Amino acid sequence: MEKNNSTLERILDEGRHLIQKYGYNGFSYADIAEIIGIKKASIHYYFPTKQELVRAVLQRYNKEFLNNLYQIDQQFSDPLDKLKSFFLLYRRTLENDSKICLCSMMAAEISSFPEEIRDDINRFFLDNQKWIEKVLAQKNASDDSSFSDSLSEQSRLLLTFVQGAQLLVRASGEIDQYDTMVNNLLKTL
Amino acid sequence: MEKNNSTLERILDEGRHLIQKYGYNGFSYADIAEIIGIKKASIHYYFPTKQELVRAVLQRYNKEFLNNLYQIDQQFSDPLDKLKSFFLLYRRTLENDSKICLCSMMAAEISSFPEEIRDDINRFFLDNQKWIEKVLAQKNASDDSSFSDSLSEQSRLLLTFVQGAQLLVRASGEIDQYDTMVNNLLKTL
DNA sequence: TATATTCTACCATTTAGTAAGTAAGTCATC
DNA sequence: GATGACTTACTTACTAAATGGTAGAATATA
Repeated sequence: MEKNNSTLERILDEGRHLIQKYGYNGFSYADIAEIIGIKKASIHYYFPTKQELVRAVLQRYNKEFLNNLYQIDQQFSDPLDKLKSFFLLYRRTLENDSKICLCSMMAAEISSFPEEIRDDINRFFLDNQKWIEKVLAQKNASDDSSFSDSLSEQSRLLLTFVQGAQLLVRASGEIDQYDTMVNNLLKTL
Repeated sequence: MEKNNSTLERILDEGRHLIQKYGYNGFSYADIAEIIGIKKASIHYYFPTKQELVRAVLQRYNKEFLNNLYQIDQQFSDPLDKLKSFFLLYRRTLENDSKICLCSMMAAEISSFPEEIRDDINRFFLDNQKWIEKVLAQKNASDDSSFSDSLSEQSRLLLTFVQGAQLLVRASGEIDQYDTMVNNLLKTL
């Protein structure tokens, strides 16, 4: 998945991992430098300030995530399969050293960021919701079940669920809970 | 609600607010000192280390929250009213300077804490879930609707929802979303 | 007087960030 | 094909401020 080619890409990768694990206020340039074996100043060469770094990390993440959703669309035609893959996407983050979605973490820390970064975070959630909504529309079309809630509201509920599930699983440390909750949620659809 | 009596209580109150807004890694002793108009060293007099402080804040919060749930039980008899008050409890946190639940924030930052603090965080969620489960049991008893999901699983879904909703509302900055989502959720019960 | 509380003054370390230098590569020109 | 100008990618060495934390003096309060 991650090639860790250039120094720049390694900085972005490790920066992302550290934020997902410890948060924006919980990591330093020194942490990244030590992990990838370069000097602090080399990171400043690519990203003069910490906020510039985190913004690059964020935009890269959003792009990659959208690409993942696109891949799911390509791979599956059944809406339910798409939703399952969506939840699996979030599960993989939890599996991997018990991290959480970058934007979940940054949403919690949002008071530490300027408006441009806040906008990027919010856009991530909007894009997620829009994608879910599209899948639900596809599902409703091929289905006989119709919902009273608008698709927009229903997709927001699903997104809300997956965001909250991450926090609970992180608190308990038991990833099996995630599977159980996802299964219970899918039953209600 | 908060009397801000003694110095110790003011330290705990402001510590809590700062964590809810910026996270454990996002505030310092100097911040608290400046806000309540004392010197850093005075905080160390009460709480020698930052982790001791945050642990005291956490345990106080958990106790207060349980007390809030107890108050709800006293005030309402209808299970649905109880649930609405539960969601209102979380809403009040969002209203107040757009903070989130202390344990939501600390769950995100959980990798920064030793096991004893992690346990306290997890216990908060378990207590929440248990309370919801009790309310759902009461609701099912007085109701004709029966659910296929176990009450345990269903209560976890509700808790998951309210945790995720906080993150989304924080990202968008629009608290009305919270009300809409809660209403949509209550419709499904 | 004794005890609890708060302060001044410090410490070592870490923080984000800067300045200046260096080694290696690119590239046009003679 | 060698020379010099410029660029890229990094390092060493530093700074000022902030961090959590401590020792001991000063001040209340009982």
